[in-house]
Amino acid sequence: MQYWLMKSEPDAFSIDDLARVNIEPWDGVRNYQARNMLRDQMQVGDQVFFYHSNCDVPGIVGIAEIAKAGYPDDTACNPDAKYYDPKSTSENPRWYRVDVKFVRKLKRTISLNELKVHPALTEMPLVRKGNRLSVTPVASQHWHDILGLE
DNA sequence: GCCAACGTTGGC
DNA sequence: GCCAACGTTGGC
Repeated sequence: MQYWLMKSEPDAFSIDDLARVNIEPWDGVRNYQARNMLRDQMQVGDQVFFYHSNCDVPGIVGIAEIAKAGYPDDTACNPDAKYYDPKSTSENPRWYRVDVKFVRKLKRTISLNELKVHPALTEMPLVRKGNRLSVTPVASQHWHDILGLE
């Protein structure tokens, strides 16, 4: 089993939204590196840190798990969809998504600032400068270190 | 294949 | 709202 971190802007889709719907298709990812992880690596049962970005206190706010492994993101084929991509077709899909299932909220937000100053977490992609990937792998040691902060 | 221009992400 | 850091696009 692997661990991941997925970013979401709480104004668009928050951990409370996930708690309400329980399972959410994680579509709209239009970055090849992230796509490759969605398509090739994520497996049912993998654990996910749910991260709030672009908000007052960016940080990890909850835990989710992969409920369905990578499958084509057909919102790319819909001309009315926000992330429409005319180069993606249902016969030859360019973009993929997974389904994410709510597990629980953390007791408190573990802020980006805390993660940055934690000596054991300096190698985390998330805290490295300029990282913009919306999906990143989390080393199992890091996963447990972070949960220890809760 | 290079690289300037442009768009996006996301912390601050 | 600003801007640094990237990724993508397209002319050449």
